[in-house]
Amino acid sequence: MIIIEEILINSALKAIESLYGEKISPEKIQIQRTRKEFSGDYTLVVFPLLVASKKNPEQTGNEIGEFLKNDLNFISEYNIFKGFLNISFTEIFWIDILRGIIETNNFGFKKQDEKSKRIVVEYSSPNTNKPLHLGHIRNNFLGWSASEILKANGFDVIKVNLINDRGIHICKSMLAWEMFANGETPQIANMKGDHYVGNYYVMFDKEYKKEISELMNKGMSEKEAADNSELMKKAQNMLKKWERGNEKVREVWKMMNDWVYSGFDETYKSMGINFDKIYYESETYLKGKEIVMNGLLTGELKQKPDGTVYIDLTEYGMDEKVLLRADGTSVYMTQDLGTVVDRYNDYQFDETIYVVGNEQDYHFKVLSIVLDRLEYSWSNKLTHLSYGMVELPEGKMKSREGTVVDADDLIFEMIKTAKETAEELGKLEGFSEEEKNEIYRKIALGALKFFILKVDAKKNMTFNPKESIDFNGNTGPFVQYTYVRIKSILLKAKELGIVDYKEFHNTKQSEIENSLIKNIYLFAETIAEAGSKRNPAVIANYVYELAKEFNRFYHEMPILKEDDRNIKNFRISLADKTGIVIKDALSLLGIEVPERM
RNA sequence: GGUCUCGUAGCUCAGUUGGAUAGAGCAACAGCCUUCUAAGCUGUGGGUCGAAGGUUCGAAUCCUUCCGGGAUCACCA
Repeated sequence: MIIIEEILINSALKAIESLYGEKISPEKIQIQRTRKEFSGDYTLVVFPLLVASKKNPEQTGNEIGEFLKNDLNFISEYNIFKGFLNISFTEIFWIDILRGIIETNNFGFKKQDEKSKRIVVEYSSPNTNKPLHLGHIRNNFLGWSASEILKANGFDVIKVNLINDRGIHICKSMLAWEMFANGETPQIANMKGDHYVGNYYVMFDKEYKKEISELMNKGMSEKEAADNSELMKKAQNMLKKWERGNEKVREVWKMMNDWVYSGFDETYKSMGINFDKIYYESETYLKGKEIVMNGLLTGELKQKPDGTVYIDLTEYGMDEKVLLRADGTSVYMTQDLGTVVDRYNDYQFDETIYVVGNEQDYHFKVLSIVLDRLEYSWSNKLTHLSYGMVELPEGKMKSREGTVVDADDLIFEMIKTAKETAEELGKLEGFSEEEKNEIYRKIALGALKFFILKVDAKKNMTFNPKESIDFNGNTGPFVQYTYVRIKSILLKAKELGIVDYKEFHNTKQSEIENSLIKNIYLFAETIAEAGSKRNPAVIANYVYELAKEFNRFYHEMPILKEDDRNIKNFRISLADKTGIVIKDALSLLGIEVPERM
């Protein structure tokens, strides 16, 4: 596949040298796509070149334009407007571009090979004390999509999940269950395991608050009450037992975690998310302790009189960071150290990406520094794909106020809405219930994923669950619908016995057809850009633009009704390829396409 | 308070390494289905790009200050 910008830049460099006898750096040549209001395909900005030409923008543009036109046979004409040299390409050129794309398998995707760099992407990373919510949804969609985009850029990507399955928060759920459940199970309660366990976590919190306020009524301060809470003591005691390997505690722990996992599995499945490898904190935190103890021996880490192990980061403008508590138990950082070392030993990655919210920016900065100080040569291979929070119209989600949007509920609501909309439009008659449900699911998930992913990952975003999500306009279903339209045309073409539509020769296309080819051509650059920025929004915005452009074409141009056989073949091919790119682009977002909707 | 981050139409968001008259969708209004799926297309209205300076041929974009929101600075994860 030829790279248009590269050819133009090279030719422009030649032009400057031959016209003005100056060699300039390629960065001075600015090529961009011509904006819609002007005529042309690509535009050269001439301002930066005036230093070389020592002439006014008009003259310079004209001279360079003339040179380019003579140098490159695919330039049909050019015009200059206020220092912008707009260049148009011949119709044959665009036809050739399209043909090249049609003949390329997996256009836009780079192949993996032995030399591919390996990237381990960690995402999802739930705690096992409560079900997944809207925040996790953004994380999961981002992690999945970023992984797919990196694969498309030729990286060897491994998706991992780190489950935080131990700690005081799990003990709280366990304690509440032991106290109040009377041996009940999710099966008996007829509930998803993660929701079931989450209820006991909430129950603990309620009981704890009750106890605190009772103690405060007896005259204690809030802090005294917290220190004297029997419930909290019990939970802490349970954690200690867990760390010592107490069989009974471990048994309850394993049972409840298994309930949660089966719940998570269901949610992951409905989201269309999976992993190549799952790490459990309970299996890596000891490794972290070991690493910290070694650091103490080499003198990089220090110990306080009370036994606390910490690292002094004041030279980096940060504080001291504790890595082991005085009682020897580990903290979050300890655990992450263990996990990443394990992970490096498992995969020898060239990079590992943490898909984690931006509230942990500081944590990951520290993690890299600690690894560096402990002399891990790969400490600079960690990157943090930091994303913004999802807020509700009323503000932050707060579990205490019950404003958390549950992942399962949300997906269920989306599917319901998709079903209602489809029934209203009445387009799925003749399908079995099973087929219909599959279509509703694809549309619902498509709407949700597109809505979340089209927003720049690093920005905070607002999500309004009440207005649910639109299925019109800049949405997943709009793009899916465009795909379905194309499928419908191809099906009809087949019915009409048109099978050789890939055979077409040069034809005079309209502006809209050329524009569509240009958009398709941009897919390859878009994948590269999304990869280097690690940003699925780039793909989402691209595919929306492509779909919009196709709908304009679809509306303005007859396809199957075109009489001229050659033109008809060309248009069917154009539609076909657009459909393939839409499907591929959506797949990078984790969105499936229905064949009808 | 220190550090980081965001502020673009009524709402939700785009806007490339600084480039042309700042764009979409939703909502509002007006058109388009006996013709390839109207979850579509076309049009109208809607802006002091938070504010003020600066850098330059040129600033939503870079710098400074200020205003406003958020995050973080835990022996929580």
